[in-house]
Amino acid sequence: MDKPVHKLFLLDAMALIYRAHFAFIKAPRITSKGLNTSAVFGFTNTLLEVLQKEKPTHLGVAFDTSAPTFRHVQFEAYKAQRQEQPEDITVAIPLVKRLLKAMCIPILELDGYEADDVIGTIAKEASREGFEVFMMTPDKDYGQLVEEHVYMYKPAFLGNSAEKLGVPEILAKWQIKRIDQVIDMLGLMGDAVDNIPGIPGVGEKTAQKLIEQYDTIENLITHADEIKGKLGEKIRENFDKAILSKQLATIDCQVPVPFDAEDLTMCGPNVDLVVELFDELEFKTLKQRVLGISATGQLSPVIARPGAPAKEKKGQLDLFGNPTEEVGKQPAIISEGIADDDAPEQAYEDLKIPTTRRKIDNTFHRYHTVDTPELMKSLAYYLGLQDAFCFDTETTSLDTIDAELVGLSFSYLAGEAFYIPVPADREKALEIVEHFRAVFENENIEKIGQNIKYDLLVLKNYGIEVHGKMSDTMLAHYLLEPDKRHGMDILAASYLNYEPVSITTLIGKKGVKQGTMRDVAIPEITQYAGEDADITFQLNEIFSKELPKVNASKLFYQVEMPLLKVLASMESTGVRLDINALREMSGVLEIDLRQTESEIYEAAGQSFNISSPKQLGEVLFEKMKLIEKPKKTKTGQYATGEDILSDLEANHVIARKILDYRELQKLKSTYVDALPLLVNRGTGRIHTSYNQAVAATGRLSSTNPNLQNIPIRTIRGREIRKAFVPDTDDFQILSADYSQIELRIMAAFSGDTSMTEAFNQGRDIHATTASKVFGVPLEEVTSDMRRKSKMVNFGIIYGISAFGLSQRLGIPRGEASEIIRAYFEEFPAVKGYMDRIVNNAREKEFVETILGRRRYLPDINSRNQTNRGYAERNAINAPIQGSAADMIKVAMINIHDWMAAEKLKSRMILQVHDELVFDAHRDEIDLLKERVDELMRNAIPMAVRMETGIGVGANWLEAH
DNA sequence: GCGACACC
DNA sequence: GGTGTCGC
Repeated sequence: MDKPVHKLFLLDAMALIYRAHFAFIKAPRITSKGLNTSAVFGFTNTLLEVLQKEKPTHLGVAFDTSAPTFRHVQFEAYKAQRQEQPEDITVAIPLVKRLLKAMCIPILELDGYEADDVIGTIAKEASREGFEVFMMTPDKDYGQLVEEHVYMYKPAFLGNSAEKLGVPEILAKWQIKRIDQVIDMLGLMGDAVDNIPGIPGVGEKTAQKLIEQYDTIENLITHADEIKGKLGEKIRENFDKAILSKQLATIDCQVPVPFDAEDLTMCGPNVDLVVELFDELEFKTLKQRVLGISATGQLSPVIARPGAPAKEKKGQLDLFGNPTEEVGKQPAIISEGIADDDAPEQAYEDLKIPTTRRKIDNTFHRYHTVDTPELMKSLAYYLGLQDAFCFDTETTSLDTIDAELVGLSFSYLAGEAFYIPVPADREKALEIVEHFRAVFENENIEKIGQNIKYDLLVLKNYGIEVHGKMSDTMLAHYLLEPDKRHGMDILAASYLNYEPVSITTLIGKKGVKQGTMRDVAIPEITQYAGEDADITFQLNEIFSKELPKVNASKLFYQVEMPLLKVLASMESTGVRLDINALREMSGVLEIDLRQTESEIYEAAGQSFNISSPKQLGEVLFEKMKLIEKPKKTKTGQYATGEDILSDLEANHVIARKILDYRELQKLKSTYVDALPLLVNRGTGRIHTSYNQAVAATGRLSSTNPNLQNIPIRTIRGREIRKAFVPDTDDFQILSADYSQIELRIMAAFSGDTSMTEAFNQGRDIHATTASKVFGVPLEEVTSDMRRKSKMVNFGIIYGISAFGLSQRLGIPRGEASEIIRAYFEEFPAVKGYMDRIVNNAREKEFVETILGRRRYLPDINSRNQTNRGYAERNAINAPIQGSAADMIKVAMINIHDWMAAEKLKSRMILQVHDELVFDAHRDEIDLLKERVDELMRNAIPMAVRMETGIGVGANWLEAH
């Protein structure tokens, strides 16, 4: 029994249109209105002919798109010769598409791919599924795609009848042994039509001889010196052109087009539309013919699906049987005539979670190595045409200051990326980077990246200042899901169902044995780096649509993105550290530490490791039995925290000494000894790294080292700040901090009149609070009352609980409750605000800051009291802490912009949540004081007056 | 991973 | 309430 034969015809629209146009060039068909219809006419004839004669069961017509492709990129060097597309053809294309839509014939096109790529991909897949495939084109390049069940179909032309070419015919035609040699032939001969250069002077005959003898271009090149005479010379001179030509001639059969036989059927022509078009084009005989065809039903039973409903696109499978993810996120793949014009766009969230995770091996991609000056120029040219591109740097180190560039990757189209290897030699590296300077510095091209600040800093070390709008996927996700993690691997998994190549498979596990990116072979690193850029590009497509949905676009593009550049600049500037001062301190601390240590041993009657909480607990509570019922931590150890030891101070001298020991130890190990090691050898300065995407409230954090927790509370601790010094004698340290920023925001949000008044009149807020809470006149407030009120004020911001306050103040729970009760009685608006925001959060399950930065609090409706309480405190604290963060971020951007515009010598060097620190040139100090104060106070207008305190000094301590 | 402690 | 680092 014969299986019914499925005959698939794939038409190369562009080639057929061109051929038709030139066929009639001497006697073009012109309508009465002057429209040249040669191309449409020729195409239509061919189409109808194939429908009638071949009766395909399935068909599709492929078009090129105007989006640039890599082949264009490679082409660029040769493109000069290419002629402009004739206007008649430009006009013909939409008419042909209209015809196809009217006939309900599937149109195949995909941005970034040419018709031959699309046809090649579908042809191979269809043949695997049992189709007989005919690729209808006059273009000889298609020979390379022919295989069992896949044929070239050359349409009838100028008296020649149509030709079907299978494998034997192609081999005979080219006089080659294998089909894959078609591209070697094309690579050698070149192809004038497609602007493939080939080797000059090599035509079909020579190419045949060479391929017969050497089999492939690659092998020919390795034996090029064996070839004598002019030919050998030509080959040796132009081998790169031959390789490039071979690449150019190769049709890509890995296009992300899902093959679905049902997509390649006709849904039934709309005769009215066809007739209307033919009337317009004045195709009289064709009109008769098409009416005849449809009237006799010759057309519809063959390939039509009469009355078949428009197929819904969801749940489509890709070539590998995996659901095509994020329908509507990728470029439209198949526009199936009219039927598909209104295919539903599906939101990401609605998709079922597929069970198989996509990886590089089972996902379409084109990652190219770009390693010649010509290709780099071409790529740069094409990057220059984009509105936006994604880029990523591969380096030898995570530390931006001494990271050496290993490579650059770019992507501006989902699924495609380019990797440029950069050599270790700095001169050569600079030469390569130079190709991309113009696109990086182009103000009008948006730059997309994952943690782009890192890449900006790396490029800065190669003299490139990246300009233009930024879009950082890490920060976008930070605004979308501030509590989640924002690593690329996690984002790829949750938004693209994709698992990127892990870095460990390339350079090994973390540790001394871990290699660097420099050691990875170029093909592997191309895949890895290309994937990074590609995935980031795709994530950005999703996030840029998600951000407006949560009203975060403004915050993203006007705060976080500009801030990223400010932070990059601060990090790269760094802070000067007085290492000698720290060395001296280290010596003193060491002596005191040894002294304290021996005193502790003496008091304890034994020596032990004081730094081990476990040993310390055993000594204090088992041997010395300082407390009857010692507290334990959740892991069962004795608790020896500061609060507990403080309580013991009265009992035994050892407690005080242990606290002293701890302080000295902390200062020495965390600051005095650690900081000098982090001074960069090159700059002689210390370069912290600001993380813009960790604190769920919107604050920054600082690492390597953390310069946001340099001691200030104790006398000995704050000495460390003396080591933070200005650049030269011409500079001083200037520090500007917001006074009570969070309490002021609380006052503004709650609208509490007495609190607002206190601020607006410049009164001592803690003393004022004390006078109200304890019911005494302001002048009778004691220092203890003020201290307690200060704690209450802090507690309010943190979403107070009586328990928390009693802990902080070291007072009984009852007393704490009483203070809170009194507080809320005096500041009823504050209580009202707290209740309001919690209720609001219960309903929406998120809270937001003044700039709309959200924090999601699903636990606010939890039945678990602990979790719910935590969420409630967050509901109160996050908008306040976060709004303060918003405010200083805006201030930083404005200050940075102003300083740049004024071309000041001074630099902003540190941010510590409510404080900005500057390395201030002496000539600019007065100006800075005035403008920084103004820009900080007015960053975001509020109902409550903002105030700053500004100080200047020879070091950070003196500046306070 | 935890406890302790530095900062806002 | 939010962080990061140290030493065990």
